[in-house]
Order: sequence, then structure tokens, then C-alpha cells
Amino acid sequence: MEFDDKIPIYYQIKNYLYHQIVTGELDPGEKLPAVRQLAVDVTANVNTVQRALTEMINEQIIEPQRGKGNFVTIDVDKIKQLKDKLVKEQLTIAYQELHDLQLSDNEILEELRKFMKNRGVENE
Amino acid sequence: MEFDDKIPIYYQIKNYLYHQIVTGELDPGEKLPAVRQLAVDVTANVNTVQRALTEMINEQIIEPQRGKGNFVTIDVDKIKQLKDKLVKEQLTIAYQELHDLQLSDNEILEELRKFMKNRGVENE
DNA sequence: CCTAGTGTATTAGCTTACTAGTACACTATA
DNA sequence: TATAGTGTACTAGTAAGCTAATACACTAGG
Repeated sequence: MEFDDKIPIYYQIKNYLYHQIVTGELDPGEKLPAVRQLAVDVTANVNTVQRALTEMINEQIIEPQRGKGNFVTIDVDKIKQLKDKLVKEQLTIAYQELHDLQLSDNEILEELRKFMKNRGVENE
Repeated sequence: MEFDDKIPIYYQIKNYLYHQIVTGELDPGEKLPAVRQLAVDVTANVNTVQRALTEMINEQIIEPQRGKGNFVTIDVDKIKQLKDKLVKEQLTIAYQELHDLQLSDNEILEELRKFMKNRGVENE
């Protein structure tokens, strides 16, 4: 897994797992890979992974069962709330940044449409 | 100035100055505040500010004149390119994040419109 | 020439994040 | 009961970022 060296790894792992859960690649109640396996998967240290997991446990997104593993919460509302939170956070950041660059609401929408239209063209 | 403790301060200072330049709060050719003054302004250490400036000098966004100060480039094209780059970077990040959360193009646009509409309502 | 205001360089110490290694507690199963 | 697989805790060491303090080089102006 590739990391942005401007952001703590444990934070990026957390975000990675958030996505797995929100998108259903990890279902409610499903067991996560073992910490040691996760560490291999994302190419990070066990302690770093554990730090990410501990925060998610505190947030009650996952539930640990000693000796068994970590499990995604079965509270689907909680997962829905998580998704909404992530979406809103991203929109807030992007809007503020673009607005600070003096783009009007319409210009932001326009640039986004343009971006979507041209997306992929540069990947060739 | 408030910093996000997940991102290096020098990086956030750089971004702050980018915005000053792109939005014209700092005109082409204009002298930046002295390093020591900037450090006070953004509540950071001189060395941290200097690190941000050094990177911007390497990018030729600002030009240093020993004993005089640092000056915004007079190359307006360069500034325009900077703005385009910042806009594009932000769009890329936001789009990818939202897309990863399984929002379609239309849903992203819809959520953004909704966000713009409700913006400010929660600030009361 | 002197002084104040600039950028620039260097050193030292602190904190956080990360890694590595080890150890322990619990669970399931052969 | 023994063993393998799990989460969890702890210590130690390294690297990066930030701060603080000092020093030096250059410029402008009295």
C-alpha cells in the first residue's frame, strides 16, 4: 500500500479500513484480517496497524474479541453515519479550498463537470 | 494561525502563501513580509517558515534577494499555472475520495449542490 | 562607517510517528 | 492438554519535524 508521507500512516490505514467498511467490502459483523496479516497487507508495522484499530474500536466502528479477532460493527446505522461523515468532510475541505482560490459556486460546479468529462483522458 | 497536526506545518505555510499569491493578496513582484515577521504572523518558528520559503524558491514562485527580502515572481503565467494546479489537485483528491465511497458522478454533483445550498446554515 | 533590517546557515534538544522485537492473555481445536 | 492463531502491551531505537538560539552575509540609509 502506498502512503502519503505528509499524513501519519496509522491515519491512512484507518481511512483505508473506513472505506472497506463503508463500501461493503467488509460487511457488518464480518471479521477483519488478523492484525499481523493486515500489517503484511498494507506493508506497515503491527503496532501502527494496532494504533489505527484502537482508534476505530474507541469509535465503536469495529469490536475486538480477544483471542478471536476484530469484527465490523453490526450497527448498520453507525456505518451509514460514517459514510455521511466522510462525504461531508470531503465536500467541506474541497469546497473551502476551491472557494479560497476565489472560485464561485458556479465555477466550482463547472470545473468539477469539466474534470469528470476529461477524467481518464490523461491516463493514456 | 491554526494548523492541522496531521500535516507538516511547513507544508501548511506553503499552502497559505500559495493562496495569498494566487488570490492576489500578494501581487506579482510584491515583497513578502520578512521571514521573522512571517514567523510571528503564522505563529511558527523562523526555520519552519524558511523551509516553506526555500521550497517555493526552488519552484520559482518567489525570488529571494539577499539583504532585501523575498519577492513574488513577476511571471504571471507561472501564477496562473499554480492556480490551475491547486484547483486540479483539489478536484482530483475530492473526486477520488467520493468516488471511492461509491458515489456516482451525478451523486457527487448532487451532494455538492446540496452542500452549497445548506452551507452556513449550521454555523448558527 | 555604523546600524538596523534583511536572508541564510548551523547546532542542539524535544516530540511524534514508525519500526522491531518480545511477551502475555485468550480462544479454538486437534 | 498442547498448540496455533488471535488481540494486546511494553520497551528500545530511529527518523522527521519543530523549536530555540546563535551567528553570518548582504543591503539600505543616516
